[in-house]
Parts: sequence; structure tokens; C-alpha cells
Amino acid sequence: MIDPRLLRDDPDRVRAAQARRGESVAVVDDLLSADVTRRESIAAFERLRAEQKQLGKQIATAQGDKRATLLARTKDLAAQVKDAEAVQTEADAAFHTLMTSLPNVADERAPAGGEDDYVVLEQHGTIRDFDAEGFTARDHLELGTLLKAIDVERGAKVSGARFYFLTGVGAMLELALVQMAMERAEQWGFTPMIPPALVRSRAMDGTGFLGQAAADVYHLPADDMYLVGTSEVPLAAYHSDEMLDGSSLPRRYAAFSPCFRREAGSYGKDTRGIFRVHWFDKVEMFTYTTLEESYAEHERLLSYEREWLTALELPFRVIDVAAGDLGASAVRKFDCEAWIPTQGRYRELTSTSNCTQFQSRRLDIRVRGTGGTTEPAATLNGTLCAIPRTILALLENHQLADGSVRVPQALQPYLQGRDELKPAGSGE
RNA sequence: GGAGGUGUCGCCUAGUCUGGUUUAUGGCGCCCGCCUGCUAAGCGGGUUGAGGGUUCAACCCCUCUCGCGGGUUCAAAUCCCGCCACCUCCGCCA
Repeated sequence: MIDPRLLRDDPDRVRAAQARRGESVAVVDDLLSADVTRRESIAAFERLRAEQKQLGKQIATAQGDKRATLLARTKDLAAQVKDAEAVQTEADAAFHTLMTSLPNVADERAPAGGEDDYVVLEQHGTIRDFDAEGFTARDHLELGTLLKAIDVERGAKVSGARFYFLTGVGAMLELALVQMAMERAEQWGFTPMIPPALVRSRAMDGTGFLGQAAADVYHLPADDMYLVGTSEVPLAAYHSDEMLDGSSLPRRYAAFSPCFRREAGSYGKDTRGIFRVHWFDKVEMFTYTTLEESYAEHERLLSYEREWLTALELPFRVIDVAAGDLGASAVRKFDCEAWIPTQGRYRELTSTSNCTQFQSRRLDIRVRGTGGTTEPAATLNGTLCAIPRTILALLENHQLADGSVRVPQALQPYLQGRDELKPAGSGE
């Protein structure tokens, strides 16, 4: 939810942001008129209610005839108060419904347009030339099969398409990445967390995932619970309905959790291997801070992602995601995309968003400042390591001619010092 | 799943049986001031949050806010119903 005051004071800014997202500008005028209706109904109700309270006080002390007269008057008034309250509740709900459907006000620096209108900010690492090295690169599934690290056939047998087993060195690789990610995050000042992956609608809705992204979320109707698509959800809801002391900020959390995504509308996309799956594990960074500090914090999260991918020796670029591709909560988003040799292009590995006060307004997370002031907290999130895509990038980028895979130096201590993963022998 | 108990301002707490003069009591913490070599202590004052009106802004005025939502009533922290969370016990399961 955006700041209602911004809507009232500077509707043109909201209109401009909507336009850059490619979304309705007219909704701003609907909101403005709903706000007027709402405020008028509040004033009307409060006038009647104040009168009722006044009379109630007199009744408490009145005696005899005087009391009877007052009772007769106020009985009628009670009905009017009730009606006015109903009108107000309705006007409030109408305003609120419109308000919650409005995405966050995109940052003016976020490029206008949709998915393809991103701007490349940086490029890191060197892309290997496999032709020059004298062999054809295998894709991650081939490599994963050779190494007996990835089993998608049995994943499909047991759970269906877009499921997989990580086996042997594949399983150990996940644990190594997780351990390395959590250790680094803790050194950077994040509190390690293992959050619930099953949440109530409040948490899911509060983080903005039951809006336009609802079709992508697994829902368990028997219990009205949701499987999270990212631990951003439980981490954002962690401090819901709380007042945070300003001096305790920033609060940084790093969570390891499974993620579940229905991938509705992505039929036929990335069907091979483990690039796009219904379930995966991820280490996610999350920060609570002030609006003022959020922009610097966003850069900081990006720098951690950069440092992480560099440690894994992966070639990647950073893009500034266009306004229309931000999702409802974010004002700005940076994606780190790793080079995927067999696809000949960069693909998203990590993503960091500044959600400013959008999620906090819905989840009621406030900060008490030094002067006793209160304001909604700002929330930010960033991927540190999404396991399957990271494994994919590692296998493809560090493969050798015989199907072995070189282990980047920083990861070696987490794999018993191994510097290479070798294809397993034949047979089961 | 069954039985019982609890939920009050950042934290603790009085008030609930017996509805109204409650502007929800007091303490801790915090903020401001006084005092004092400094600090602490002491003394005095302030301190729930959200929204609306007014305003350049503030002061100020009003409404809502006692876990959440409904109901009864002229009037609800207080009475009734539903839900949620926590605690104790029983059952079941890992």
C-alpha cells in the first residue's frame, strides 16, 4: 500500500509511475474521489457519534423526567449513528480495496516499460570460449546426469514435471552452497533464520503476493494456508503488528527455506533441467530499515549478491529492471544474471528489490524514531543463493572437456576440499 | 481432537463479578526540565496508537483503539456469541 498522503498531495507523481509501469492512470482519479467520499462519511459519522456521547454523559447523571426525555432523544440518535457508521465502513472498504490494488510508486530511476526494457548496469567476469578450448559445452542436465547429481526423470515420476532429485554430489553441493551462503551472510551482519514455508493468508497478502501473482501461489484449501514462493514472505511477516525501535535498525535476516511456485503461465518455458521448477531451496536476505536508508541498503544488498557470484567465479551482468516488470511491491529491482553457455545468454540468478513502505503498511510494521515519531518501516529483499539455478550455472560455466566440473576455490572448503567433481562410473 | 485458564498503552499491572462521574490505574522504561564536579540518585512534568477537522506547520478540537470480529444496550474494557494466539492437563502422532 502506498502513502495515502502522497496520493492526495501529489497525484501526478502516482500517475506518472503508473504510466511507466504501463498500468492504469485512471485508477488514480477513482482513488481520489473514493478518498473524498471516505472522508466525508467519516466526518458525518463522527459528528453524530460525538453528539451521542454527549447525551450519554448527561443520562448517566440525570434523574426522573429529564432522564426519560433524554433517553427518547438518544434512542433515535442511536439508529442514525448506526446508519452513518455503516456508510463510513462501506466508503472505507471501497477506498481500501482500490488502495491495495495499486502497486508501489515506481522509482523515477527505474526504466519505463516492460520485461524487455531493462537497462544493463554492469558486466562482470569473463565468458568462456568453448570453441577455442576445443570442445562443445554440455548443458547442466547432461552434466548433472554424468555426475549423478541431478535426477529429473525420477523427480517427474514421483512429483510430476518440474520436480527433481538432487543426488550424491548434487545433494552435497546444495548443502555446501547453503552453508557457505549462511556463513557469509552472518559475517555481513545478517541473523541466520530458518522460517516456516507454510503461512497464513495475512502473511501472503501482506507481502503483495495474492494480487497479480496469486495464480503462481500454492494454496492448501483444507487449512487455508499457503506455501511460500520465497522466504521473503515469512521474513516480512516476522515483525508484522510490531513497533520497532529505530535504534535497532537496520535488522538484517538471512533465511534458508524451500520455495514453491506453480509457474502458471510458463508452460513450455524452460522445460529442460532445473532452471524453472515448482520447488527449490534458497537463501534469501531481508532487511528492515527506514525509508531514508532503504536506497543505500538496496545498493548494499546488490553488492553482497555481486560478491557472492564473484566468489563462485561466475560471469554475470546486473540489470535495472523496468517499471512494468517490478511486481506490485517494489519501487526498484536489480537482477544479477549469470551467463548460461548452452543458452548463449544471461539468465536471472539473483534479484534484489526495495519495497519501501509498501509491505509495512499492509503488515503494520512501524518504526519509532528518536523524536517519538512513528513511520512505516522500509523492507528490502535480495536473493543470495537460489540453489538449482546456481548449481546450473556452476556446472555449465566450470565444466571441463571430459564432463568433470571444477569447484571454485571459495566453495572447496565446503566440499571436503574437493577441487573437481568427476563423472560417476557406469551402472546404478 | 477434548477440558480448563489467560489476552488491558513499548514492558509489567489495576479495573471486568455489580455497564455510566474512566480523560483506562499504578510501576518500569523513555523524553523534557530542575538539582548536583561528571554520571547515578532525587524532585517536577510529559509519554498508546490510528484516523478526521483546522493549519504553511504546530497548538488545538473530534472519532476510533483494552487479542480480532459480530451482537445486546441510550451507553460496553465490563454482558452475550464466533474466531485467533498463548498456557495447563488429557488423547493421538513424530
